[in-house]
Amino acid sequence: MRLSRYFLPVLKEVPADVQIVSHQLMLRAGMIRQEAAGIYAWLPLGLRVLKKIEQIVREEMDRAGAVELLMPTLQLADLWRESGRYEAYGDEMLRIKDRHGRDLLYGPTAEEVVTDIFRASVKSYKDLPLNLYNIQWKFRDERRPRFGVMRGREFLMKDAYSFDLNEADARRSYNRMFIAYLNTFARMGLKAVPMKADTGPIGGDLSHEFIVLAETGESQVFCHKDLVEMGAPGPGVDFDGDLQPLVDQRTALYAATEEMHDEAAFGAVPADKQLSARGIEVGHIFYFGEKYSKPMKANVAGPDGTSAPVHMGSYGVGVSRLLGAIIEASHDDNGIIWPDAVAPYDLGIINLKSGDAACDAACEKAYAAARAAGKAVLYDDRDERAGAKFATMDLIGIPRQIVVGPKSIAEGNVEVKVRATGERSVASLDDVLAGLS
RNA sequence: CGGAGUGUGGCUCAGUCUGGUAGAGCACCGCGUUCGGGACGCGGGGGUCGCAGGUUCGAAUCCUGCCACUCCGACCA
Repeated sequence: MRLSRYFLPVLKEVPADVQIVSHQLMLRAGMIRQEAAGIYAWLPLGLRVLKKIEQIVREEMDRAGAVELLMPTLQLADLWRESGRYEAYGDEMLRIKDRHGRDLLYGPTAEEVVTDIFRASVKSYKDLPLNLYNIQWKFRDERRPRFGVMRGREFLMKDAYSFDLNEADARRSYNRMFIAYLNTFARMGLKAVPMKADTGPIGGDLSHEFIVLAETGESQVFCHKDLVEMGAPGPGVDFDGDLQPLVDQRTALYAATEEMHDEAAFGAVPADKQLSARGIEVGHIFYFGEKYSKPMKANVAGPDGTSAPVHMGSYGVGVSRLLGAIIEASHDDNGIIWPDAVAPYDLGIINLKSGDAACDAACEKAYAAARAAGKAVLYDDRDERAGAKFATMDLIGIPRQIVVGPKSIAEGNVEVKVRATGERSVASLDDVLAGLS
């Protein structure tokens, strides 16, 4: 993409009361624009990152055996009356009437809809286990939206729902999501720690939140320090095999959110391993058994021929929130430092003197070569001052930048800059381009 | 939902207390000088001051109501 033809409304100033660094940087980098409290338009650069994060989530869900579908944003109130949640959910649910006066709602989650889909088609244990997920916009009318996309009212969520014949099988499904989440967050460069969590209005008795530690996090959390650096099992995991040992390894050490905190148990952790910190919740998984299948009559026949409510779990990832979490975890005074896997562009090309024949020619050559090598390239061909170009590339966090200026290109050289380290080196343009593929 | 604030060109803000025909910086347009880490000079365009009502000769400014947004707290798959 040529920057001269792109839409990248970077800002030099943001409102004084925007305190969270990720929110500031997303506004300054021209990624989002607020349209109403907790409601944002995703500008081109922000959308690119959102899509990359979404795709990583999708790939890891698929790898774990989940099946993607897409459920509507608008749901029928009648379904929620069946589960008993229509009245219980409160003012956080955005309620709407259609022209016929029928009650609709903008979905804050989709247990009811997915259960309705499931019960219409699945009647036998032979079709289990099943895990259906979608990545869809949700709306929760938060009393106090804040921190940009970290707590918006409208947000993009991946929500998965598992269906199993019994609790033992359901726990295996739960474990698959547990491991898939570790892998998902690790791919984005995040250290997410699974912690015992409260189940809240969704209900159930087994639940973990995945927490990214950050000073600006909204949750107070307590855990054993070793969990932070434990890492993820990686893509080689056999999701058809027994995942319990991997899960046990990560649940044996103490880790809990404030609601589930047990001071005595925490005190048993060696003092130098006790970590009390703030965290951002990026994922939340639940096993809740028959909570929805029973009232909604989602029954399946077992091997003995008798029908019983299916056992369910649900598994959420805050896709749009992840942008904020990643920026909180990875930035410096100059701007965002995107991990390679989620960077909006792989490579930046800075033409220090647009209009100079040698610079233009070298940049065009680099631009063509990089695209031919399959790289996503952002080429700053604007008639702008060098400082503005450097500042923009750093602000939006392009991982590697090729800098073409009249002095060095006269000798066939360019500067290569690494955003994360600030390291700069000089090399011949041809060598740099040869190294792209 | 309780408390506290803020709404003035595209952005960040001053002006409001003490009423008198709307400002700055940035951004934008033109010309010129510059140009290897967010340049400078000169000129220019752009705002019914959140909305409605009231007071007044006169309202961005005072009064009333409403709306929106923000911050602290409570709340929060």
